[in-house]
Amino acid sequence: MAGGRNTRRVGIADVASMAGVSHATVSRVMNGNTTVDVVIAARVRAAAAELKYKPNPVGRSLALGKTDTIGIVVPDLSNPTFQAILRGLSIAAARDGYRVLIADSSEVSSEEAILAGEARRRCDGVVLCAPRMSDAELEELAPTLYPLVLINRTTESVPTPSLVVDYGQGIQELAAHLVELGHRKLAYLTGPDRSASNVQRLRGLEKFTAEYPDVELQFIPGGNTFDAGFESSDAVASCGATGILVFNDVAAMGLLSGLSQRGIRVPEDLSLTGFDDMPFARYTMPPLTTAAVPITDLGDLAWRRMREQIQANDAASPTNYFPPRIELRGSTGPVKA
Amino acid sequence: MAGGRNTRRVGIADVASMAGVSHATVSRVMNGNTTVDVVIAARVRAAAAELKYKPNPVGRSLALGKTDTIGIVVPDLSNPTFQAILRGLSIAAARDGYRVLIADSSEVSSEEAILAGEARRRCDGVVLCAPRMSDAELEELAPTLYPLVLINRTTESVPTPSLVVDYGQGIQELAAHLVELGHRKLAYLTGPDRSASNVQRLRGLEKFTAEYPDVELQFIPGGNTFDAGFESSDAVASCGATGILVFNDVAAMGLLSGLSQRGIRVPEDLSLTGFDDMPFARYTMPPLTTAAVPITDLGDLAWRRMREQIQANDAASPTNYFPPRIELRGSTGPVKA
DNA sequence: ACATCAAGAGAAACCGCTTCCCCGCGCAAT
DNA sequence: ATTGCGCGGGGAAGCGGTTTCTCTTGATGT
Repeated sequence: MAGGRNTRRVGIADVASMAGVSHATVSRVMNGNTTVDVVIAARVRAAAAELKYKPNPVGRSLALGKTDTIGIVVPDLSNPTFQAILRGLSIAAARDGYRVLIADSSEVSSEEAILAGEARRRCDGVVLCAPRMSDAELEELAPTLYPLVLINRTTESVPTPSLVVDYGQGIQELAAHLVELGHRKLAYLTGPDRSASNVQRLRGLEKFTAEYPDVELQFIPGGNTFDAGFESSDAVASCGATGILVFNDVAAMGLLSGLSQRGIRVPEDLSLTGFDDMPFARYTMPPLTTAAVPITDLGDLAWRRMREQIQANDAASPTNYFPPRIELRGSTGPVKA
Repeated sequence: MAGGRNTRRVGIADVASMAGVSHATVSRVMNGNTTVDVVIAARVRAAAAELKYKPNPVGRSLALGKTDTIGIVVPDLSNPTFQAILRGLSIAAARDGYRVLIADSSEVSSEEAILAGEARRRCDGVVLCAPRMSDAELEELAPTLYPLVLINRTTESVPTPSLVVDYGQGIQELAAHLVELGHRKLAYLTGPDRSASNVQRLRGLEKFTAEYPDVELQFIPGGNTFDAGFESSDAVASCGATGILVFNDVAAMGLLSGLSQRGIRVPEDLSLTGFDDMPFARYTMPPLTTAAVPITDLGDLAWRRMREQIQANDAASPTNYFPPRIELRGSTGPVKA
């Protein structure tokens, strides 16, 4: 009653009968098929406009075998990294008339495969962020997901486009920056043990120590939260290092706060680097030297790789490594004389 | 070739022929219809398992007239508020087996109606965040979207469940808090002119001045960005007010930074409040007194309202007002003697 | 032993759209 | 005038399921 809620949606048949043509012709007109007489086409369009007819996407999808939708599986939507990827992906896909269906696995890795499969069945392709999934499971899953783009993962046996941020490279450059400033005693405030990106940073630091054998590097257990950084400030203050590489910006901000409470000045007494270049990294006091990961671009490129596969049916694009861009700011400075 | 990419997806017909039954029977089994002989059902299930058959959701959707998907239209995915709503919505919907399709209107209000309409056609319902859309357009659009939940908007003529954050109430409480601390000269650093939530704050402040006629309140043009807050610091410093209500946390952080550069101490010289309680509000120096909006809950409730409509076909749930919760922190203090 | 009935499974219609196939018609060529 | 051809549009067959309808079959009651 209120607003005509019960009036059945208008379908192609309604337009057809109003325009006095077959529904096949309506379909042709709606799809811009030029083999329709212009006067009839105009009549159909008029009828469609009058009835406010819009083709039912589900019917179209079934007939065409495509949904114009891609899925993205993320482990945690509250993580800014995935938010940015989602955003880049969504905007890029929208430009080409595609929509994005989201699936949040809530960090439950056993859900990831199921969600990805479900998403794939509803969508024309899947972007998969599954940091916790085992390599074996990923290898097995990948072929069934075919139009697939991986984020921060790669597959051995199956050629799948993959976008990985080179965390190792980033942390190496940050460490090298500290060395340039004269620091010879460094410390790395680690991230979560099980985090793949923490492992990559550790590998990068291995390379770093190989390159700079005279630089001392110690490891201090940390975390990926503000509080973890804050609580590490004692350990950091007493470790003797003058240059601190922190797992990420959030923890670095916590550490910054803890150090300032202890009267330790940054960068006069201690130099500090973060990682991620989150929006507020430039607004801390002092502003955080960090490694910027162009994650929105990453979402954008994820779509481009997806589109290549959907359009060309060609999966042969290689892994893209994203080198972070070092942002030099106020939290690092020359070592104290 | 690699991985059997060209093998057509297995359909209900494949299972049917493998199990030696009609596809109708397969459908019955897949949907748990009990009118199927147990031994046949077992045979069908075995065949389905062996072929790894999963019903095609598009076919199901067409037949059932439902997609088990809801859409959400947001003006800007990079806004933490909408990210939180999206997250709450997505998780709540997932618990009931529903997925979420996102549509980012990129702040283009003319897109909002189109995106909402498109989303509605693909989904069983739409959650609409359209702060910029005109009331008239919203009233016209709402009935066509029927299972619809509005965020921070209401409709007059159409009864539509609506979740609105009571920004006016929040800013009133913050202002009252400043008055309690002895402040008699307040200033409101405004948000974007066209923003509906800014207007609501202004209305709240009107009520406030009516209640506290002896308190002076002036308005300073601001914005919703860090830089806008930063650049307002001169105007704020010279305005004579001792208590500053800032449009939101981001701008407040910018202002905080600008004031500190000018040697103005918070809260000793000036008290400052934000709005939103974003994750870092508690970590600024000093920590920001602000109004917390339970936005993830809001996403959760949005789903509940949506489910009510989908299940019961009942739209009669009223508008829910969310009163913000005031977080007293270090950025506000007694007025200087 | 025959009629009645319920259970179970297949045939077919349907959801809304796209597209292939084919036919009728008008025009040009012979 | 007849044939050939191309164009435009209608009919119908899918796409992959669900569900109604109908028919078969075996069991039950008398």
